[in-house]
Amino acid sequence: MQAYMEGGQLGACLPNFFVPDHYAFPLPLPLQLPSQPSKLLQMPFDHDEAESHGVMLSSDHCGLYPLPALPLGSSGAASAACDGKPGFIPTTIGADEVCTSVTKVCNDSASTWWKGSATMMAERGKMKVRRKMREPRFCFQTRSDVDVLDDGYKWRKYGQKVVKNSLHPRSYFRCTHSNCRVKKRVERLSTDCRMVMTTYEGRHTHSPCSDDASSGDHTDCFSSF
DNA sequence: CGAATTTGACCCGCGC
DNA sequence: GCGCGGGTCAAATTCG
Repeated sequence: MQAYMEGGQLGACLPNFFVPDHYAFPLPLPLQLPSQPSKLLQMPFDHDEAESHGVMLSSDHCGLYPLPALPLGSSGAASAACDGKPGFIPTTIGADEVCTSVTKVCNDSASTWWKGSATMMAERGKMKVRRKMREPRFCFQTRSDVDVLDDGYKWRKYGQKVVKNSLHPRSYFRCTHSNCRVKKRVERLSTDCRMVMTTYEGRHTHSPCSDDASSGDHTDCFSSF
């Protein structure tokens, strides 16, 4: 059920990285970790699967761990995933927290979210209109000294909020590219301030080259995300 | 001076 | 129905 990656970019960097078969490839989104330049995070991201699955990766000194795909809105599956893969849980985070996070990712896909800002501006002061959330999203955690990982895209921070049961504020970012509504949330784990949880939502409609020419080597991978 | 960030307020969903 | 919590807006502020 799991494929062990060997060779290639990821295999070379993360020899202990296991990926479920259906996440296998393409692996479109490598993330460069500023604090760990020798490591690359690959984002398993199948477009069909993404519509109904949350993906969670964890990276610490022990390696990078992807969470098996979970059925939409299935908290039970999330729990099962945690129960079934005790090894997945990093020592720096509690099992309950991980399961909660994954479940939320899945459930959010079935909830709603705000329309674009233009529409919202027009609707503001009256009744706001929402549409079904269908943006694919996934989250991963990594050990990093910096909150914002350099993934090749340019982000603008649009909010920050202290969330309950967390010692650290959660930051909200939006891709600065026009017509690209990808968002990401970044927060440090209260259980380990060195661990950063990053959640991406949506797909980029452009390549990172348009924002940052220095990451052009990953154009094809990024544009497929 | 324009772009980016900060931050308080607002809105909605959800649980009780 | 009410309160809480998460997500977003937008004015104010800071930065380059």
